[in-house]
Amino acid sequence: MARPTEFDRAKAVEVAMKLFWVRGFTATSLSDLLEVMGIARSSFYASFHTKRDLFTECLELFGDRTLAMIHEDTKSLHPSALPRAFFESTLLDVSKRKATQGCMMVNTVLELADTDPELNQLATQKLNSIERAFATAFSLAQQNGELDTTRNPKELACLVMTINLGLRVQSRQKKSQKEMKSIIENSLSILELAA
Amino acid sequence: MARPTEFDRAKAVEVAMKLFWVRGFTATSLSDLLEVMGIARSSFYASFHTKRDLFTECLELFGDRTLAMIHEDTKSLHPSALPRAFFESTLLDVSKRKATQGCMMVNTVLELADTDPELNQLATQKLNSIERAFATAFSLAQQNGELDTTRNPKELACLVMTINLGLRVQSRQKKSQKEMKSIIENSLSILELAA
DNA sequence: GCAGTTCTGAACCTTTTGGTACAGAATGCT
DNA sequence: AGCATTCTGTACCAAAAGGTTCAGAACTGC
Repeated sequence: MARPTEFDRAKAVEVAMKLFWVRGFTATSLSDLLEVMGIARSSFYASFHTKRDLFTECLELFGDRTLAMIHEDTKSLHPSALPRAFFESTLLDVSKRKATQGCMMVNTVLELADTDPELNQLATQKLNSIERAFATAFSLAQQNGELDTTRNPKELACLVMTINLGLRVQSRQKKSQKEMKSIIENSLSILELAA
Repeated sequence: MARPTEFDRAKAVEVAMKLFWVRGFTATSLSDLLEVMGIARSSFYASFHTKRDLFTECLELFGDRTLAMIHEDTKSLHPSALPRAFFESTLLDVSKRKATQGCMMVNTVLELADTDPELNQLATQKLNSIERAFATAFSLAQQNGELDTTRNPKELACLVMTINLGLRVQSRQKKSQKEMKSIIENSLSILELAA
């Protein structure tokens, strides 16, 4: 029909996500985005409409990808090993750069809590689905007798999430990998999920 | 000698802090500040130099005030009751507005982690002094036999801080006071400091 | 009341922001 | 090859950002 788009849309969203992830929404200017995405201003506008729309897309991508990771782990791991797997794969078994970027949803909640309720809510929803994924896994495990039933699944998932959020904040401070490892170990120990 | 400053400097810093606290650094414009502080542009410049300098001052104030609160509690409370007192007094026994603003240090770390390392470090330092205050209290209590010694004071304080950071993130989401209360209760329970 | 000092308000400046308009180049289909 | 279509780069825009300047008002001490 007509001339096709020259740039790879998926790749462009990918690099945009990385930039939003590390710098946040406001501190990432349109010019910054255009540079890393390697596209012109008008192409950006045609494909992504506004900076905020692109951010939303990136946030969805990040959230869905994280959730998919957990669902994947659910298939192969014992539910009690899920938190450990999640913490280690996102905070330890990654480049130093990635390890200090925190979680894009958490970053968003903290940056935009009172200035953009809509984006805050989107980030919160994504975090809630992650919490639900943990709860579901714990619940099934308790039904199969694979997990002790002293604490109910929802509460347990909520605790895991509280600690997870704490870890994401710490990852954006200058904590070394060694410190992070120790914090994770202690956290799993009080959750009685250290196994 | 000469004409005195018309506005109350302390009061001005106070309202500025409240605004920075809820909106963050970037989202708070100079005009916003001037309006709530009730002063003119040039007076601002004369008294506070730059927006960033004022932010630093507010952050110091917030941090010192939080630390003072904990030191105060240390005098009258059993060390094992410190975390509960801190969580409740800052997250439950306050107006809804204050309860959903999180902690200014945490907000700062998340907003400016990679765009202003200096402010990130300042916020981190303040958080570290709070963690140290907990550690010191726990350590003394263990020496007096008032706290069981299965976990060392520093690790315990670090766990309290991890959960604290998690709670501050949750407070910036739309969690109700009821939810927060439940999360706090469960957190204290796994810390074995529920007493 | 006068002198010296210091604060205040308004006007102004530069830079950067996100977003738009449009001419022309590049493509696919007939 | 020619045509309709759609992408791209340049130039442009208004608004808002943080910061600066300076004339004049207001106060203190004598």
